[in-house]
Amino acid sequence: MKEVRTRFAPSPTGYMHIGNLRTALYGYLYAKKQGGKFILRLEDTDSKRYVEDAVQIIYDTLRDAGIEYDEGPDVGGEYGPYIQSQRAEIYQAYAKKLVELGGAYYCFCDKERLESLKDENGVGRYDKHCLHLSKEEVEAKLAAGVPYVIRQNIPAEGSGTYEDLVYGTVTVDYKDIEDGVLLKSDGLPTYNFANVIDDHLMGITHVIRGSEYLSSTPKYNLMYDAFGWKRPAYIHLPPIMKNSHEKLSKRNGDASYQDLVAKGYIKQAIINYIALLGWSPKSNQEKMTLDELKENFSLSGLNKSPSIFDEPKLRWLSGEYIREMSAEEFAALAMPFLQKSKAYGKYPEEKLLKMVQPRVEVLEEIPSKLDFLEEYGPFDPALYFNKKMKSDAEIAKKVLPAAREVLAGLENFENAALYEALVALAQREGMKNGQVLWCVRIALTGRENTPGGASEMAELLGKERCLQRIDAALAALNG
RNA sequence: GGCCCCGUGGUCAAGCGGUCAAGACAUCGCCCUUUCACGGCGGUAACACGAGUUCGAUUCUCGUCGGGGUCACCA
Repeated sequence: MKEVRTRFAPSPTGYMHIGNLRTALYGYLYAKKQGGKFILRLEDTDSKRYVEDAVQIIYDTLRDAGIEYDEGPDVGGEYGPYIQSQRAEIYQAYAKKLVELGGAYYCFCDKERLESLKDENGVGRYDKHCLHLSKEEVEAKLAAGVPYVIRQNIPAEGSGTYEDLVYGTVTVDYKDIEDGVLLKSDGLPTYNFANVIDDHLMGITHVIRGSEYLSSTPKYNLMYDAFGWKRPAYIHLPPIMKNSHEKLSKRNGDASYQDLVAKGYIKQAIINYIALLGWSPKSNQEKMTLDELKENFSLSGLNKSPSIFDEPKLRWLSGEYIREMSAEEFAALAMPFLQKSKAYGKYPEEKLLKMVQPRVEVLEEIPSKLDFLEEYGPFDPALYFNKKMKSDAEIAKKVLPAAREVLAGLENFENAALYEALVALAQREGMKNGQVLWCVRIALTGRENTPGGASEMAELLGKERCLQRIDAALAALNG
């Protein structure tokens, strides 16, 4: 059997959208699963839409996400060039050949005539006017330098059918397809033409793309047939939606891959999550590395209905990845975010990191989880109240002075020692552990919730700050 | 509007004629616990609707409704 070759063919018009990335991912996964090749090709035939950094963003995103292409503009390959704007002569030659084969024809109609074909709603189809030009007339106009395009000659009757690997049999009547432009007057091909020529020339066996091409695929097949080429297998993918009726798009300000990374979602989690949008593994295991995805990917798991991008689930997955990281891995990723916290530089880094690792799902949450350390100030004494701990402000008044004494006399200011000392205090006073622990933690932080208990907070703050804060808390209570 | 496609809980998503209709996220409750988080356990929650076909339909067919896509010298 022939080697599987898939391709990702983005148009460099801006950022990498989640949907595009998923298309690339599936193409990559499928090729790798089959032991084949994955190719990157740039479809930049629309000079008007070209965006400067877009090409670099495509390279960077793919690389960053771990999606490696075997052939492409910046890595080479034997089917290059992989940038369509550099293949103009190729398309022109094939366009002429298609004209000879009867699959296309020259069209000299000007904009006005084309406009006149449309009704008041701007809807109207080309009427094959130039198809009926004689060979001599065409030669004459060509020789006279009349601007032209080459149009595909769609049969007036009949229909085209193909088997999509996810959608099944798709049929479209030829009468519903227009004689589209294949070669523009600027000499560059339209997508409709370039993708067919390139996919064939580059040996693409499986075309994986968005479902927006579902109903235009029959016209591509017409070209494959006219040239006598083997049609590729088609795998159309349902869109990723923002909600039930809007597609996810950068234009609407929806998150792109780089936006998500910037927020601190773990890359593997993003890839893992988007793999799950529209595809489901045979097993119930959802958390998978890229390698595991490669191993488990199969077309039969592809879904044909649109899926909505659900950030909460991405968050969860991201959190799963964070929790399983080593302290070193986490530190490397978390540092830029930690530096944005008010607590940065004022407390031991490792302690801060250790405290936060099991409590964040997205790295950008780090500052807000730690800032409170530097925001200590007057607080509502009602915080001392906790039903389950059987604690309140009155208890605090009794606990705090004693706790201060204990802390002040403590040599070893480490979590375990602190905990032991505080619990011993509770015993001595005939109180519940929680009464002491709760009051101390509140006095130390002024917060109902903190990323650690009383002893952990005390260790982090250090003896000096602990004593200061307890004094302040006591003063407020008695004042 | 024509044509193409889609329709299982709030979301993702198994299912492929006979199931008490999986699982995950979210949500709610309980447990664990020095608060929170983590972790453990459990609950609420779905086959869009209507006709067929069939002994039997979430699964097959048709229609309705709903949604998406496409009708460019954009991809």
